[in-house]
Amino acid sequence: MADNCKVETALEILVGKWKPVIMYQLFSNGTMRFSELQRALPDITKKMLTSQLRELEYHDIIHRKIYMQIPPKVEYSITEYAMKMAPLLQAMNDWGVAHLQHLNELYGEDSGEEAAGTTK
Amino acid sequence: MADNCKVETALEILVGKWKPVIMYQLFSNGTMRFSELQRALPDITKKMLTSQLRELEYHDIIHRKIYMQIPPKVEYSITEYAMKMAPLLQAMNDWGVAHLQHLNELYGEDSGEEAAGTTK
DNA sequence: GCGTAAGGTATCTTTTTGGATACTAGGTTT
DNA sequence: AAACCTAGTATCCAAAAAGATACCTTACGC
Repeated sequence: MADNCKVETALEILVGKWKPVIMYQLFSNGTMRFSELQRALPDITKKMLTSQLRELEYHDIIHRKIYMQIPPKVEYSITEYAMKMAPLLQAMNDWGVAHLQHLNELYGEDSGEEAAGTTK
Repeated sequence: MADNCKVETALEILVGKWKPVIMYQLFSNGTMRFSELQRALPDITKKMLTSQLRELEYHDIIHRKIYMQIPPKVEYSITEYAMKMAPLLQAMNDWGVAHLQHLNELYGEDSGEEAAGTTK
C-alpha cells in the first residue's frame, strides 16, 4: 500500500531550501565551481551549499571533480543519470507555474508567491 | 532566472511528512472521513492530519465536506483540479521507484530505503 | 447524569533545518 | 612576512516542523 507511494523518494532528493536552485544552475550553466555557485546564489552559506551538494552527490545527481592544486579547484556538474530526470523537473516546473496561476484565480493577485497557504 | 524555476512551487504543496500519503489515500479510496484517514495512517496525530488537510484544501487539492450533524461527519476528497495532477504524481512515483533501484545498484541493498544519504 | 462518538483546538516539548561566524591549509602575490 | 585565494570544517544559535497530551462540543444510548 505505502509501497506504491514512492513520491516521497522523489521528494527526498529535492527537499531542502536550495537543492532545486542548485540543480537549476547546474542544468543551465553546465559545469560550475564552488565559488561560481556561491556567486550565483548569494544568500546561501558555504555550509548549506556544501551539505546540499554532498547530498546531491550521494544521490548521483551531481558529479564532483577535484583538481589537486592550490588554491583548490572543485567543479560540479549534473551526472548523465540525472540528465534523464530533466523531463520530470520540467513537468514539475510547468505544474508549478500553472498552479501559481490557479491560486491567483482563486484568491487574487495579492496572496500569491510565497507562504499564505500555511494556515497554522 | 529564478523565475524559471518553479519546481519549488510544486514541492511546496507536497512537502510535509504526510501530504503525499494523504493524497495517495484519497486518490485510491475516493471520499474518506477524517477518522478513516486516521485509521489508514496510524502514526499521524490529529494535529498533523488536520494541518496537512487544511493546507491541501487551501491549494485546492482536496475538498472538505461538512455534514452538520452530531457526532460530526466530515468527508475529504480529491478535487477535480487536483485530478489533473495525477500524471505528474505518477511520474514522480515512477521516478522514485527507479531511483531506489539506482541507489541499490550504487550502494547495495543495505543502505536503501531511508536516510543514509544525508551526510551531515 | 454518565460515557461515547467524531472532528477537531490549544499548549508544550522535541526534533529537524537552516544560518552566522570563525577557522583551516598551503601556495601565490604584494 | 603579511595578506589573499579557494573550498571547505567546526561550533554555536535561531527558526521551523513535527509530536505528545489534554481538552472541547453536544446529541445519543444506557
